[in-house]
Formats: sequence, structure tokens, C-alpha cells
Amino acid sequence: MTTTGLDGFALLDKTWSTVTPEAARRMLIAAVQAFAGKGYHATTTRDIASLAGMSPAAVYIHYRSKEELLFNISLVGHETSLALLSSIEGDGAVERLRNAVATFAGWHAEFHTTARVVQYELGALSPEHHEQVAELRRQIEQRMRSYIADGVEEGVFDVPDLKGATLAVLSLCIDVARWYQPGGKRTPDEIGAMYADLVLRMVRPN
Amino acid sequence: MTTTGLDGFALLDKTWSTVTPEAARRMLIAAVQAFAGKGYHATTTRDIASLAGMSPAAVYIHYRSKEELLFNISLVGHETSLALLSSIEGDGAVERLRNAVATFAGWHAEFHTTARVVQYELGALSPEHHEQVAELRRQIEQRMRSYIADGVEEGVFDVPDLKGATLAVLSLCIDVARWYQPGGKRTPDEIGAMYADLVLRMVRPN
DNA sequence: CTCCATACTAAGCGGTTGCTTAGAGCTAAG
DNA sequence: CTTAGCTCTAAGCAACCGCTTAGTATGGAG
Repeated sequence: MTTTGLDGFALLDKTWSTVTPEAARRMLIAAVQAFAGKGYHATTTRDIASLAGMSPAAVYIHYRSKEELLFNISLVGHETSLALLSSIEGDGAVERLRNAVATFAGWHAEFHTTARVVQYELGALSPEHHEQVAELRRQIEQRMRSYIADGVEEGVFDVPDLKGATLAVLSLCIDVARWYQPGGKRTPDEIGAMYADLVLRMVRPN
Repeated sequence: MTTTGLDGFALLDKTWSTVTPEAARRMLIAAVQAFAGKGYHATTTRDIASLAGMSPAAVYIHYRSKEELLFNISLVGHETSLALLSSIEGDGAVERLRNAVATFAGWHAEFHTTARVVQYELGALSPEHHEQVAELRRQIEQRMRSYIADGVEEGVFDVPDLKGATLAVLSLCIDVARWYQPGGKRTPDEIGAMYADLVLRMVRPN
């Protein structure tokens, strides 16, 4: 058996299931693990290659540069979380916001390895790639804002500052990726439920 | 005149006013700016030296290594924010929590350059230095938890999960350092006030 | 004046970095 | 069988990294 250094969790991260060929996917997953663990700049192409069980030069068969690896991770990661936020269902604004926060915060816990790279390594992208990702981030913000605005229109939320509240809710969910630890006593679903509760308390009328 | 690359804001950051001699302080401030802008690993000792207006070797007159620069920043930064949280006053638990959140969130906005290094570069510390900083972080968490617990005892807060709520409040404040931009339309004080409002809404009884 | 400590610089060392080159092994079409 | 194309590796290159060494300038004590 070949030792690749990729643990079962990472291989099961459905975020990357559409990436082909297999060697390119293996390399991406290795990069996600390395970037999440030590940060983009502290990770060498040799780290990535050896995690993927290949030689350093093999990286460049599938990707033009180390930055392109990061860009692929960032792009797919943002698209995944935007798709997740866009597919929220629920009866009424309260249930929709509850589901949105539970899903978004839960994703940042369950896929915290991917989420860390997605949320905290943006600064290492080239200006062109950064702008592409920034557009996706604007769409994510707009989605979350519309879930809150719906409740205000329905009269079930009391929110003095819509933009500020949206910022706070997104910030709360995103920061889960920073502090979450797999061994902790809360499961990702429990974190999602707790955060949904806290957010609904924040926007409920007196 | 010598060009040091240190802008007025950084030189006025009162966080570093006690660091002497002056050249060591100038070097620390340069390191804060560089680490905050590009991250610890992407910053070279030559970057720091040229920001401080000195030669690369001058770094090692005042600090043993690049990591010791980071440790000094992290230590002083954590001590400063712990001191800030410890000096909160106010009549009753509601006003004390309001002041605590406004102060803590406001600090992460006003001194976001320092705060970014303090909050997001922990992973680059040596294990020994990391443990020293972790102890300060536990004290910060305990402080914030006690402000919330006081309100529960007084009967003015409704908090089903004290540990979870503390985590969320700290997370909200800390993440300000990630998204805050000096040119934005909200001042640090306004952010502090808005966040204090949101947190009080989160913990108020029905 | 001499002497010594302090704060700094010019130059550079060994090691590591992202990435390239040259070529090997394999598959499959003609 | 030949050959083209794809995936991969061994080896290595130029640049850059953190840090050190050797030496200079300055200033205060005796």
C-alpha cells in the first residue's frame, strides 16, 4: 500500500468529489490539509507532494503554480458554501434564517479544514484571482442579508441596522472555522443549532 | 530625514509605548505592520528591517529571532487586551457586559493591525511561547464568561448555554480584526456600540 | 588621550524555496 | 512493431531565506 498521508476524513470531504483526474484531486486535498495546518506561505510544494504521495515535480503536471492550487481550493470552497446558502428552505423567515445559520455555521465546523483555507488565506491570492473570489463573497453576503430582510418585512424580526446585523451573523459563522476542534464536545450540527438559536435571539422583537 | 516606512498611526499605537529602547520599539512596530499585512511566514527579516529603516542584521541586536519578535507582539497584545477587559466598570451586569463588549470589539477595530497578528498568527509561535499565550487567552475567556454569568445570577440575562454564549461573544469581537477596514463607514466606537447592542439582545430574557 | 561597551552595517554562509529540465514508464492508436 | 502522448520522477537551478561574522562609528569613563 502507498502511504499518502491523507486521512480518511479528507478523502471523504465531498467538496472535492468533482475534481478530476484522481491525481489532481489527491493533490488538491493534500494542499487543503497542508494550507489549513500551517498556512499557505509556510507550506512548501514538497509538503504537498509528499502528502499526496508523489514527487515535487508532479504538482506542476496538474497545476501551473502553488498559487493556482490555492485559487482552485478557494474557488470551489466559495462556490460550495454559496450553493449551500442558496438552497435554504423553510416555512417563513424565522425558519429560513434558522436553517441558513445552522447550515452555514455547521459547514464551517464540519469542513473546518477546507473552511480555514477558504476564509483565512485569501490574502495570498493574486489580485485577479482575489477579485473573482470577492465577487462570490458579495453574493454570499447578499444571500444572508436577504434572509434577515425577509423577516423584517414580515414583521417577525426587529433589526435596527440590517447591514451591521448581516455582517455580525456572517462573522459569527465564519469564525467557527478558526476555533472549532474535531475533538471538542460539540458536534458540527450542535454548533449549527446553537448558533441559529443565538442569532434568532439577536433579531427577535421585544 | 530618514524614511522608515512606519506611518503615523502605527507610531501612535499606544500598545507599544513601554517598549524600549526606541530602536527595539521601532523594529517591533515594523514587524507588527509587516506581519499584519502579509502574515508571519510571508514576511522576511529584510522586510522588517527596511520598514524600520535599518539593516537586516540590526534585527538581531534586539531580538534573538524572528519568532521572538512575534512572541513579543503576541504577549504584549494579549496582556493589553486582558488588562482592558479586566478594568471594565459599570452599574449592574447589563452595563458591565455592554462596556466589556464595546471595549473589546472596539479595540479589535481601532488596533486591528496589532489584533490581526495577535489573533491570527498564534500558530507560528514555538510550543513554549504558544502555551504562555494560551494561558492569557484562558484568562480573557474567564473574564468575559464572568460578565455574562453575573447577569444570569442577577436574573437579568437568559443564557441556556453559558460556555457556548461566551464563545460566541468572544468570537464575534475577535473576528472584527479580520473584516475591519479603516476607510469603512463605521468608526471603532460605533462598531463597539453596535456589537454591545447585538450581544445584549442575544442574552436578554423573553 | 586610551579603553571599552554599545549600536549599528556590509558581506555572506548554509540551507530551502518555487519551479524547470530531461528523460523514463506506460497506454493505445495506426 | 512503431510512435505519439500522457503522467510521472530524479536532478538541479537561480533566487531567497533566517541568521552570523567581521568590522566600523560613537560616546562615556578613567
